[in-house]
Amino acid sequence: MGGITHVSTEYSGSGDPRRTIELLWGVDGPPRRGPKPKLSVTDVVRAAIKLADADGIGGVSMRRVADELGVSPMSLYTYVPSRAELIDLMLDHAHAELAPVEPGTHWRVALTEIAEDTWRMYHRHPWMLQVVTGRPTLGPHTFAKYERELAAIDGIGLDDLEMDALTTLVNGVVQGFARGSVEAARLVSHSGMTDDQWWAASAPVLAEIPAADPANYPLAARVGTVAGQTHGAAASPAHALRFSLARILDGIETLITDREEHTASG
Amino acid sequence: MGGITHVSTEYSGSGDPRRTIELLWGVDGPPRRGPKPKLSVTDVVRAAIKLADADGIGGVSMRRVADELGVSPMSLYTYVPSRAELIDLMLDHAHAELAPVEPGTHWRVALTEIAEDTWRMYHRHPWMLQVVTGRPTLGPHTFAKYERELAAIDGIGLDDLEMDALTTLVNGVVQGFARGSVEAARLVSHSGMTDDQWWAASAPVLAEIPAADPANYPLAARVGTVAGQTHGAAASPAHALRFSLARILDGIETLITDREEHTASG
DNA sequence: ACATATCTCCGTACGGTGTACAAAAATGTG
DNA sequence: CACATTTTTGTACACCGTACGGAGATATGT
Repeated sequence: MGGITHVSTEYSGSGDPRRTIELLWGVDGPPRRGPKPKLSVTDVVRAAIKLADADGIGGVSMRRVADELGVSPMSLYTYVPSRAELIDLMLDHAHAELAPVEPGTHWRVALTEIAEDTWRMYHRHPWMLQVVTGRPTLGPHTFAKYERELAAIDGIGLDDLEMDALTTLVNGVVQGFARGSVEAARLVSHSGMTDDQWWAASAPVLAEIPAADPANYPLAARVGTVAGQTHGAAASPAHALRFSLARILDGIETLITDREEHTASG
Repeated sequence: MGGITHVSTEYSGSGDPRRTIELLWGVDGPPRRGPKPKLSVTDVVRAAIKLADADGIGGVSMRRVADELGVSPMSLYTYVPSRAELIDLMLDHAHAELAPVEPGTHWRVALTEIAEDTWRMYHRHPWMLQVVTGRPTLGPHTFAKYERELAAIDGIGLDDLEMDALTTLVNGVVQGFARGSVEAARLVSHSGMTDDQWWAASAPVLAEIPAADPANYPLAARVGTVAGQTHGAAASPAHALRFSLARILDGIETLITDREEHTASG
């Protein structure tokens, strides 16, 4: 409800492509003059991730990261051009945690494994869901992730564009459900109200409002009640993801087999 | 790259369920004493949406909304408990724009229409994609949207839980692709760099980095190039959405028909 | 050895945010 | 007309990202 229910996003400034890419790939132009840096870029990124894991992306302020490292806020800017670039680095860094897939795994299994691995990553680092990347991060681990996803579905009968679309779709779906799951957990800990309690508090209020009569929303009332009860169970979003993924993979299978039949007969 | 590439999210405070629901449904307990309000809640919501349409959710600060209305910032707090609740109200208000579906429409067509209508809504109000709602907004138009989605797939052979899962899936996918589409547009206008230009600036830098050798990411290099060229085309995310939606609906169809065969034979 | 160029680090400052608090002004009721 | 109630507002606080400029450390050129 209201405030605690949502999270809003804010824009961030721009940055130099060259510098960001170099940071992502760890290219340190060897500086000769000047004092030796107390820290490394990785130190900064790790401290930021630690804060983000604990308090969300909003907990990552330059001042707090600096505090964490025992350094003044402004000195961070020698390692990182701005907070925005820092977040890019955090993202790529976190993607390093994703595990490779056993080669030769059937594509359905492989894609499901990847989805669940990603799902777990988002639960370890919920702040990743609070960041919307416009253009892809051109970092090594983000590349590796993409490569793995494509490898999982290579040669199953999709063209390049469809392969890209499928990875986008799966990633989007995982992200969507993970957001739901993570957000639910956050709300519980943040508001001290479980879903049940929240609903118990809201339902009577709603019942007092004539326009909100269930008769006006018959399906929503019926399905929402059933779904609401299930959502209370902790395992629900994971189950919903599995269901959704299974449908998607079925749909892909249909596409592939239809196409095979078509080319066989034509 | 870096900064301009992404958008981060921030948490917001909590709120009283009762008050928020009353605001959503327009229940104004008639106040007797005191000066007459200069504004209505709707005035505030409309002004906020106007700002958000123009400058994103970050453009909606209490000070700016107040300016827009010719009122002092703090006076807004008599209409709305906090910025967080205001955003809830904005969301529900915007959902009022969604059109109903002709009754009797085949479920595939209906769901596709809904998806595209929602897609257009997100393009009119990109800020809606910058807000992550944890628990559902209990407002009239959000209810209506849910009801319409369920009506579209009522009686096609899914149980209540599956119906809920399907609407969640479709909404998630539309949201995901819309985010991509909208974000791409924002980046272009915000950075003055088209995707082509951005890639043209980034590719050479990447080429200088040994570890980023395409040989290390063969599929990513091949598919990414093809996909990148297509993404340049403005219509691409819409096409990707149609592709994805078609796969999902195929998957649902598989589920339904398998089930029919099963019950017919068992 | 020494001057110098270059780098890291940091203190200060600016303009922005949401909103708590309390006073002031306006309106209806007794 | 007094009083209760409500709206409106000004001020203030703690926080944010980061521009700017100075101070100190270090390796290079001579």
